[in-house]
Amino acid sequence: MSKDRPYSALVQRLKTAGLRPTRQRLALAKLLFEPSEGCDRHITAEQLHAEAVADSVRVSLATVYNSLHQFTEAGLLREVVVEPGRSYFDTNVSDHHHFYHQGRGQLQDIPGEQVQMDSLPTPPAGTRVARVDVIIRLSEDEEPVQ
Amino acid sequence: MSKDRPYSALVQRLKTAGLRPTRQRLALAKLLFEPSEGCDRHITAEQLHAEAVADSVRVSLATVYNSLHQFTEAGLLREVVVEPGRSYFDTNVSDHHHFYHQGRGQLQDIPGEQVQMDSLPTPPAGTRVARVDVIIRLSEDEEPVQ
DNA sequence: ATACCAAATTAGAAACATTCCAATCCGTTG
DNA sequence: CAACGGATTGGAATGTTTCTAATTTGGTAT
Repeated sequence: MSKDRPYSALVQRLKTAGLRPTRQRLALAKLLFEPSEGCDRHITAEQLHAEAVADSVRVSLATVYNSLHQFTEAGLLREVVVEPGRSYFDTNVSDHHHFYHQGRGQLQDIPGEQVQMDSLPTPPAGTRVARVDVIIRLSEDEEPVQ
Repeated sequence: MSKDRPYSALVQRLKTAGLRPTRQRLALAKLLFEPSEGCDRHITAEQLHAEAVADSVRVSLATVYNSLHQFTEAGLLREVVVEPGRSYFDTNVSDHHHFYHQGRGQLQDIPGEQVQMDSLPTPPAGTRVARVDVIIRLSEDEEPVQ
C-alpha cells in the first residue's frame, strides 16, 4: 500500500507532463530533481548517464538523451547552450540567467531579478520572443585583491 | 608596383593581427570582410569553406577552422554559440547582441544600444566579466497580423 | 490474470562538427 | 636563393548527438 509512496511526487510530475513514469525516467528524474529540491543543477547527458550508472541504474545513453529532451519539452528542464559541441540541462526553469565560467566550463545561475533590462528591441514582424538568454562570460581575474 | 594594391587593406589587417597574409587567409578574409564592409555576416566553418570552394579558392576545411579561430583570437571575428553542435562566426565585432530565429536557424544583429541593462550582478570573487551575450530567441508568430 | 498494443528502451551504427596529426608547402628573412 | 619556422593539408581521430531496427515494457481491455 506504500509501494509507490516515495516516488509519488515524481510519478505525478511525469504523468502531468504526459510522460509514462517508466523505471528509467523515474530514476533520471530522481537524480535530476531530488538531490534537494531547491538545488539547481547544470548537467550534460553524459554526466547524468554516468551518475545513473554509478547509482546502479540500468539505462542507456540514448534513453538519457531522449528523456532530457522530453523533460525539456515538458518544461521540467531548460537547455542551456554556452559552448559549441555540448548542451547543458538546467533544473531551474524559472526566469533567470547565467554566469558561464569559461576555462572551468562551469555554469552558475543568476536570479532573474538581478538582471534588469529597461529596453528590448521589438521582434521582427511575424515573430515573437520565445525567450531571452543572458550569458555573462567570466574569466579568471588576473589581478586578485591585494 | 600595384601588385598588392587591391589587397593592401586586408594584408595590413592580417599583419597587424600578427598573422602572415597567406593565400588562404587572404582569400578567407576577402570572403568574410569584403562583400561590403558594413554588412555583417554570421557564418559557419562549413559555409565559409563552401563559399571558398565555389569561388575556386583551394583551401582545406582544417585551414578554414584554423583561420576562423585565429581571426577570432585577433578580434577580427566574434564566435556566437546559439545551438548545440555548431558555431557561428560574426563579422561584427562591435558591442551588440542577437536575435536567433529558432526554426530558421538564423542570426540577426541587434545594435548594442537597443539593449539597455540597468542592473547587472557583480561577478563572483576572483573573476571578471569577459563579455555579456544577450540572445533573444524568436519563434514564428502563430497569429499573424490580420 | 492474460493478451494485446502502443510506447519506451536498447545497443550499436551513423551522422555531424570539430580537432589532431604528421607530412608537405610556402613566406619571410638573412 | 637557402633555410627556417610557420602554415596548410588530407585523412584519421574525437566527442557529442541522433538514428535505426529489434526488443522490452507499461497500461488497458478482456
